[in-house]
Amino acid sequence: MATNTFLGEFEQMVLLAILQRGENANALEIRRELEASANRKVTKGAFYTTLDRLEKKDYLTWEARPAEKGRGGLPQRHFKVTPEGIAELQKSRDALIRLWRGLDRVLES
Amino acid sequence: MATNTFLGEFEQMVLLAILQRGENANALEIRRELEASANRKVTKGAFYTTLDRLEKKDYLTWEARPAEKGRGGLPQRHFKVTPEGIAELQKSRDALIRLWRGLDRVLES
DNA sequence: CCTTTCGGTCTACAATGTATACCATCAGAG
DNA sequence: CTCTGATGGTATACATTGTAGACCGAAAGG
Repeated sequence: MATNTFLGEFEQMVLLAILQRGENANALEIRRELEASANRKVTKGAFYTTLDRLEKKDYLTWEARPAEKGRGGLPQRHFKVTPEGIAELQKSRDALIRLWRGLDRVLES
Repeated sequence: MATNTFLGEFEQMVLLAILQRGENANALEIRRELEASANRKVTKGAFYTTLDRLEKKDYLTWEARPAEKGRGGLPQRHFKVTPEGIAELQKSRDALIRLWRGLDRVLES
């Protein structure tokens, strides 16, 4: 795989949303986080496709959790970002922080 | 064309690099900024293609400047981010800042 | 001349982003 | 029991972005 691969912007947001939800990172919560923080409508297709691709690149993993909730008896997927995923997030973040430097006047408000 | 369009991650970096270079935002300088800040190799094809697309979306404009430099007598393109471009950058930045919130321990190192 | 550098264009293809149509399971209404 | 509405997913297809590489002309420098 290309050593020089970068996270797409949506991929990045999905990973961050998973981190934000931590122990509660199931599909529903992650979507809510995205819609709230990124102010962005997320369809199921877009969402699960991206999740699958991130898994294939080893940036996330998941495990099935028996639904403790009275609601549906269905197990839920609980997502986690891998160390590789974290490393990618750091790379993107570092680059952006450097590029934003000094532009506060322009980019704020 | 989606009404809900977002800046790609490379597009975003190109716009930021233009802002960083300000009055010196010609092709060479912008590429240097990208390679330095994003630590990323940028081929001409990738670079100009992205520039063209950003122009088509009205996120940047440019004007030809007679080369005042003794170097080549060639005019240079001087790039500028439009207000629309700035607005997009702000949107992305706001979303990321919200998504990074509280994750410093994880994302710093 | 010849070579290198700057500054670009064109073409093609890979990777990401996104919507829509389906599907199965379970809970509750009737 | 049957119908219906979540919940949670999958499959498919297509649009948008990301990226490389070949090719081009002008001019500087040896």
